[in-house]
Amino acid sequence: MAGTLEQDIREQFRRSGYTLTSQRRAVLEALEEANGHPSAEDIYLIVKKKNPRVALGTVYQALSVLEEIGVVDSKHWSESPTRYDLNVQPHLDIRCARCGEVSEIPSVELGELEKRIRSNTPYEVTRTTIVVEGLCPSCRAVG
Amino acid sequence: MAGTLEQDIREQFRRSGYTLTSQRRAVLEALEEANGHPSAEDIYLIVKKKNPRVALGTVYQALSVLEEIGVVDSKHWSESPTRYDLNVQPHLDIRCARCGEVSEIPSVELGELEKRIRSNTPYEVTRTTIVVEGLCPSCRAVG
DNA sequence: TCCGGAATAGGAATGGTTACTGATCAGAGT
DNA sequence: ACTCTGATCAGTAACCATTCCTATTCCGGA
Repeated sequence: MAGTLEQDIREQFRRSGYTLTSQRRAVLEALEEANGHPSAEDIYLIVKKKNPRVALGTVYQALSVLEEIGVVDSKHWSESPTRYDLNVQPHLDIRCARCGEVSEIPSVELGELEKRIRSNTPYEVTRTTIVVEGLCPSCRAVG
Repeated sequence: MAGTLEQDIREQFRRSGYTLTSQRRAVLEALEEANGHPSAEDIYLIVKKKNPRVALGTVYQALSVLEEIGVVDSKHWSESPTRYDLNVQPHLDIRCARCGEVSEIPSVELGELEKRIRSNTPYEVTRTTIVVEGLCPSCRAVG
């Protein structure tokens, strides 16, 4: 199972010219292990458990390479660090303004929007990110 | 003209319990003067021209109050400071990844999207921000 | 095996934003 | 107008996510 993923990713690395080092592999594994939407720091802490010598900077660099070759996606909410995600398909994520938990919003079609944006601006659109904030059910219950 | 605006804003302040101080008024005037999407620093520099004693922290605090009472809106693109806007209606802004210029994208209907989001998440949605990046016409010509 | 460029560890630096503190201000009530 | 009290402010230090820097290590190809 992970083998299939590995094949694809190896291929992406080969095509891009970047090398698939042990640190970069470890970052990918950490992204799988931290099911959810970890920050660079979260990933760093997970990677550190197996390799205590990794540097936080290396995690950032690895993430930026992984994002560049299209293997991971990132989203940034203000007031909290950037979150990373193995799901690179366009999709919506919502972050709880109280506890910080991020989760996915399913079933919202976005293709239309991107198209409408492109036809209403003279800019060459390179990226559209939708950042949703709210209160998760349990925080809503509290208060 | 500015008078009418003033009335509305005075009203918003009265209702909220915050006081309309000279610094907060100056921040509003700076937002008008900096036609576009200034950062806190941009606003600070404009305000400073008339009142050299203002502190940057005061500008941040004023902006957060103005945003809270619904008089200004803010958007955050990663890799650049938060931009502020007197246009508080939901709308799209695009930022040039090369020169940083921000401009508005007109004629894209968003009401539908917000509705679809609300009906697909158990969260109580408080904010939906769409952040678009691209290359502006002149930067596109250069590169 | 050896070489050269890419990647890494470790730590310092950066930049936007917030926090802190004593001084100042606004405006409700006299 | 005067006073009082809490809100606001100036100035500055602190914070934190992220990037930058440099010497060392690693990796893949000749």
